[in-house]
Amino acid sequence: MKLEEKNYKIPNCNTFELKDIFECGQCFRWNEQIDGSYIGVVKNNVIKVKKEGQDVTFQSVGEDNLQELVTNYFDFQTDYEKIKQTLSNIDENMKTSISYGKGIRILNQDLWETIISFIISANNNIPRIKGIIERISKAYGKEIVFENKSYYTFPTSSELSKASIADLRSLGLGFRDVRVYETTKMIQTKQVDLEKLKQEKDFEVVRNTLLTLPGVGPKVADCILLFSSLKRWEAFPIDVWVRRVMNELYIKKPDETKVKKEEIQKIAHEKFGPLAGIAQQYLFYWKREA
DNA sequence: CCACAGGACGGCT
DNA sequence: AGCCGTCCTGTG
Repeated sequence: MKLEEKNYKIPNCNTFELKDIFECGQCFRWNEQIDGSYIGVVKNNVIKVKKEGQDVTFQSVGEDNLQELVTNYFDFQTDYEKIKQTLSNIDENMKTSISYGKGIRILNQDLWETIISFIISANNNIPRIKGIIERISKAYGKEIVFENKSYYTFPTSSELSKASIADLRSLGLGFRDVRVYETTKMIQTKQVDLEKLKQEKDFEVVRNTLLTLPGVGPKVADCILLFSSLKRWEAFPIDVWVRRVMNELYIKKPDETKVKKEEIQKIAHEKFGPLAGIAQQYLFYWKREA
């Protein structure tokens, strides 16, 4: 099947910087091109994003209507100027971090893909995580050709369930092979039903359900809540970097003090309320890049 | 050779 | 309930 190429353009796009969006640690399938644009795979589409002046252009091949896809995935229904305004008023740290990552947007990524991606992220670094996800997609996803190059969709749970533990190990997952294997089974058999989970309103119920999946601990669960279409901005993932930032800026104690996660969570919610997760992203990106 | 990288898990106190 | 060693792999 030959897929038609599509185009879409958004003019005067102020809160949208490619680097801020794609390098802030929320996604793994976007790669910078020589011309500064980024190419990524979203659902069954390959998308190329470019920013020229204040205009953002999208090109794609794939199943979906590009405008609808982009609007949802890049969260254009959300007013980030307003969010930045609200957070900037909290304190100087937020003001500084926001001016640093002014083009960040929290993506609405596919829930299933986000679960597997962040299980793989455990005790791992970004280049290797990206490589593993790339190899999984190539082995079990579907090919899409874009500008004479092959790209691969992230496999569905049904597609990935064809992989044995040994298959996963050979793709470089290391000790995460069993975790991905078992979580895939649980989701594919609807022991954990992701469609039902999306309907669930109660934050703790959703979080506790995610925590039943092998390989999903507190940090991974919060990443899934924040970076997937679950879209829970109150989730506040705490990794070593966020711990460092919070210790330095708000707790004002040396890092080796080992303040409890629950304590950090509490402080975050007192400070940032329901926007804690977004605040975390600005702080994290600022301190990690700087 | 060892430390470390954006954690989770199981066994031990 | 909390602490701590271990888990695969690549890089410095």
